[in-house]
Amino acid sequence: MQKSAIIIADAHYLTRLGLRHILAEIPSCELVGEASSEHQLLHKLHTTKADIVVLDYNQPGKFTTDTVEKVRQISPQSRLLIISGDDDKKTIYQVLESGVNSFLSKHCGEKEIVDAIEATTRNEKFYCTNVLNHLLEKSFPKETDCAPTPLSPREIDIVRLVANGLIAKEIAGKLKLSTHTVYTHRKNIMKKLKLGTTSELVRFALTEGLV
Amino acid sequence: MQKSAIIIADAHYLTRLGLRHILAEIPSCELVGEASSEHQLLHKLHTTKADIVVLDYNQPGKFTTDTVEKVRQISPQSRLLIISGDDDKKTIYQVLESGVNSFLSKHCGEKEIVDAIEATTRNEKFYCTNVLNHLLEKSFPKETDCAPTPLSPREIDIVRLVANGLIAKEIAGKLKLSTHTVYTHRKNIMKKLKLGTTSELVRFALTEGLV
DNA sequence: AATCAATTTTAATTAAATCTAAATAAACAT
DNA sequence: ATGTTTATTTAGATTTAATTAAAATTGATT
Repeated sequence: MQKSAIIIADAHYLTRLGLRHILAEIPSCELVGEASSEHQLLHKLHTTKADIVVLDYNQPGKFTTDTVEKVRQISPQSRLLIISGDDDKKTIYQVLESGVNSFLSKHCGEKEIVDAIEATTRNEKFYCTNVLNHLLEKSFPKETDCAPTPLSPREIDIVRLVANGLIAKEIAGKLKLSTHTVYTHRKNIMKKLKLGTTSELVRFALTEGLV
Repeated sequence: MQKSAIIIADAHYLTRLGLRHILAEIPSCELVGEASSEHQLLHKLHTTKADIVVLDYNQPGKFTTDTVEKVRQISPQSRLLIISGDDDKKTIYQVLESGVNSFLSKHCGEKEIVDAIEATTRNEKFYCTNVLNHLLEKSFPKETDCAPTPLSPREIDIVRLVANGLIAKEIAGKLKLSTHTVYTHRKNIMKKLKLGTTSELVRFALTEGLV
């Protein structure tokens, strides 16, 4: 079995040292280079084939947010495993959107790091717990459980149809009601939700996941 | 060190057998029970303390989408590792939103399964590659770069304001235009985008990221 | 039996949207 | 340089949608 060639790109010597020892314990991996700056890394990639680049993210002056893109251009076959010192939302979303294979924060323990490297060698994705928590928060923002919607079932029907682009007359036709009924429902809905316009109603429906 | 007590809840005997053998290889884990239906599982949870429940998801007649909630009520300290046979978007989003610890699909290989179990014992989260791909798609939808919008700058102004809940008269005031001008823009926008109602316009603005 | 919330309707009114038509200015091509 | 297109702006007459206020009906709850 072919070993995976790995390049470590991290601005901190201590971090590189730590990674070096972890990699030494993984039989399927072989460290083929180290770099402490973007310039060094890009140069190394021109001379050495890498299956995985373990990349420090956004060390000012060393690695920037563009490094990911540059690596991809020079060495499209290399998978990227990001280890980020920052674990704020903004950084995490940036990294995730850049489409890297795996993503750890520097707070991860050895087990997660090893798992991440091994998953990446198998061309799988691996995100550490911390990253997953942020990702979930973005995908499934906490609902304000206390009062989901004060709307009645019928009113929810109306909201749905309005948000789907139907006007009152069409809704009346579909639901076999008078258009007046529809308008009354709308009025009550607007009052309950303290909304002023149809647009706000549509936005409510969309953000509330009613459509 | 205390071993993690694990209950396997899966409708398929073969799956349980497979899991049993994987668990036997993990020193930090101890299988303390099996269940092939929700009823059996809930009963088992009343008599046996479980650190982790490995749960098959949505086997009709055996486990339902409510099972997660019921497990949580009976045994709040148990972590949940879902292994789902379905890996369609809808199922995945449902499961993720239910806030489980870890999530595999039945297509995962042994390594991912072992990693997931070990991560879960450490109270970390683990989602398999397949699940991550869907999650990313939801969080960072691909932009349709090809034809961003055929709208003129002024028209985009109008769309924005409409989507923000302003009616034509207010927009006219804000932009120091005649309301007629606003209506004309709206009409042209509707024509360009082939939309029929205000609601559809708002949805366009929201999905296009104009607001 | 009384009350409340949800659902439904009417009639009269008001506000918003549409249609038709057209003027102006800037950008573009022949 | 002139004609053409596109974006922007406006007006008047018309149509349509939305709002308001008042009330009847149903079903559930107390």
